[in-house]
Amino acid sequence: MLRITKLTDYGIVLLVQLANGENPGSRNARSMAEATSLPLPVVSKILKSLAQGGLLTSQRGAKGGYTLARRPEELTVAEIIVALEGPIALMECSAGPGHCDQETACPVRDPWQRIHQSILEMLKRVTLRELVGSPQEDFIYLDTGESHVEHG
Amino acid sequence: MLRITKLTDYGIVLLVQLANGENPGSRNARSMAEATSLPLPVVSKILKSLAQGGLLTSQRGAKGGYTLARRPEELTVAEIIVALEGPIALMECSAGPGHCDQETACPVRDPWQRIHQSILEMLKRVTLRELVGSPQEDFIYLDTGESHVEHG
DNA sequence: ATTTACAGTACCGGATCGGTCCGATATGGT
DNA sequence: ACCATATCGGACCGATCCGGTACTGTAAAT
Repeated sequence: MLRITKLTDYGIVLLVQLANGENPGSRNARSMAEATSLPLPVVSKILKSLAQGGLLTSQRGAKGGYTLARRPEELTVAEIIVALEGPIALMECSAGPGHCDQETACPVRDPWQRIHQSILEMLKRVTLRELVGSPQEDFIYLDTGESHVEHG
Repeated sequence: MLRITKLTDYGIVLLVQLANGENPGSRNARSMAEATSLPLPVVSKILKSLAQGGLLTSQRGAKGGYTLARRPEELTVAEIIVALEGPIALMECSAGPGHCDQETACPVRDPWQRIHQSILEMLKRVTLRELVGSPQEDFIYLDTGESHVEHG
C-alpha cells in the first residue's frame, strides 16, 4: 500500500510521451490512447484533469489536442499527483486542522508532519525532465546520510 | 491522496504509547483503547496485526497483553506500514513483475523505481524512537540539497 | 472451573478507484 | 452553412478496499 493510483501512473506515462514527442503541438487523446494501449475514455479523463490542473493546455475542435503548459523541467511529480489525486496528505491530519479531535495533544503529530514534509519536498524536486531523460544516469534524489541506494 | 490508512495511523499512536509506557510488560488492548479513545475491536485488530508482523509479542490469558518485540530504535516506520498494510508499493509495478504487460519497455519505470526506493529508504530510517522522543528537537530526516524543511 | 484476554474469521456499510457513456461546445474543412 | 473532429463536463457503475463490528475459539492466571 502507500501507493499512487493507476490514473496517476498512467498520467506520468502520458506526460512523458508529450514531453519527448516529435510533434508537440497536436497530440490528441486518441493517438495517445493508441500509443499507450489504454482505453480512450481513460486517457481523456486523465488529460482533462491535467489540463484543469494547469499542467496541460488544451485546444478544442478539429485538429485540437493537448500541449505541455510548461517546460518539462518546470513540471514536478508533486504537481502531477495533486492534479490527479488532490492534495498530497500522507495522513488525514496532514490536510489541515479539524480532521482529528486530538490534534492539539497528539504526541506523534509533529514527527509525522516532518516525514510528510520530507516526502513532499522530494516529490517537488523531481521534475518531468528527470522522468524523461537519460535512464542510465545514476542520479540520486536524496542523501540519506548513509550509503547510497542500491537496487536491482 | 498518497496516504497511509487510518489503521496505520492508529498503529503508530499505539506503538508510541507502548514505547513510553510506564508498565511496559502488561499493556492490554482494553487499557490502550481507553487511553486513545478508539474502539476496542479496532485496537485489537491493529495490535494483532502488529504481533503477526513481529513488532509486538503477545501474552495471552489473564494479565496478558502486548509488549514491544524490540527496542524502539530498532522498530522502523517502514516495518509498521508493512505489518498493517502489506508491502510498500508506490505503484503496482513496484510490488514485482507481472503487474504490467509493458514493464519491459516501460519508459518511466526506472526513475519511478528510484523515487520509490528513496521513500522506502527514508521510511526505513525513521524509527519508533524518533517518533517518541523529544518533540522539540529539530532533526532533519533528509538532506534535500537545498534549504531545510520549515514548517509551522 | 472460572475469569481474563488474545486469536481468528466472517461480515457489513461506505468510500474510493477504475472505467464507461453521453451531451455540449469549439474548431477546421467542405 | 454544414459536418466531422475532438475536447469539456458531467453523470454513472461495478469492483475493490477501508474502517468498523460481532462472534467463536484458545491460552493463561487465580
